[in-house]
Amino acid sequence: MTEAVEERRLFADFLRRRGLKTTRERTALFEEIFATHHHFDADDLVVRLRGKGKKVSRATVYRTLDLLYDCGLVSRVRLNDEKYRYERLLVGEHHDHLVCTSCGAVIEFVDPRIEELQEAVCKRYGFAPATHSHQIRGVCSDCQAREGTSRGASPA
Amino acid sequence: MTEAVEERRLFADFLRRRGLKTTRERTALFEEIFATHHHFDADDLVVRLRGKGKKVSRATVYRTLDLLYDCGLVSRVRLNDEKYRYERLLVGEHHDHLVCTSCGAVIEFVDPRIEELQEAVCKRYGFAPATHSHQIRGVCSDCQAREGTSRGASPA
DNA sequence: CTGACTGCAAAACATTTGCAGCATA
DNA sequence: TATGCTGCAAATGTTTTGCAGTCAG
Repeated sequence: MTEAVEERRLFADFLRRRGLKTTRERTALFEEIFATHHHFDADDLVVRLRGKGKKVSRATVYRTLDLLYDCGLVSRVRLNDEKYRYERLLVGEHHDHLVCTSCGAVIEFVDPRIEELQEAVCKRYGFAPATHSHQIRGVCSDCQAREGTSRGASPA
Repeated sequence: MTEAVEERRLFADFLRRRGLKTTRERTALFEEIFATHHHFDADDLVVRLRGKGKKVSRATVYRTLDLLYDCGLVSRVRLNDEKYRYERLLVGEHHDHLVCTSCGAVIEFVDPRIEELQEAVCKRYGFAPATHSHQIRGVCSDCQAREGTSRGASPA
């Protein structure tokens, strides 16, 4: 088993809350997904599990990925090609920032899709990424309200 | 006609360089695409052109979009759903940076998909973006080569 | 004239869905 | 024991491709 304790509980709670069942297949898929950091597609899971003697149908894989996606445990992206790419999402992962130039407020945001596209950019240039910083400056919703709806800030 | 003068020339040159022909269909598609800023899918183009009495088959639309994509005049993205979304790309649009921590080299990159996702993030928070800065730090391909293939930099 | 282009219809592919039997709570 | 679940195979929807006729250079 992996050490993704918090995530496992999150999934269990999610299922319970929705009146869904914790089946052998769902558990196997969860464990397989949280066993690595890498991106994968639906078929990868079928193959990986089959390799371990656990049989799961493609249909179930898709259905389970939908659940994990719904409860925020995996990201689902169309990289730029044919099929969906998935990635497990740990609770409390890295985030970027929205910075308000008016009141200085900082809003944290995460967008796994942006992260992925960054990786794609790096790949395109043969660049080995170590860290990144990504800030968007503008006016937060509170300040917009305070200042009336005037001052239409236009995107960069 | 649009005022996308430079882009039109770019496309013409691209075709010439590849020994391809400037056909009625390709011209019509180019003009239609550069007539607006909006995203569209392959079918939108078929419909829009048909509405103007110009008939183009879906196959030709896909084939032409591939050409425009190859010469950098349109971006092609799977937003996060079913089909490809396209967007015209003007020459000289904004870019972000890859910064090499080893030799200090700066590589400019543009990724309209990242820009889009940024806007989506802002919308999500009711944030009015003005500017952004986005830098990825790591090791450029030259330095990687210079240092041997060791030092596996792991993404942030 | 020639080689590239187009439209059509069929093919290819990933994902979704209906259904009958199975397993979890 | 009752629902929800699974696997299968068929369906769906987008993009691609083979082919025969057409057109740009």
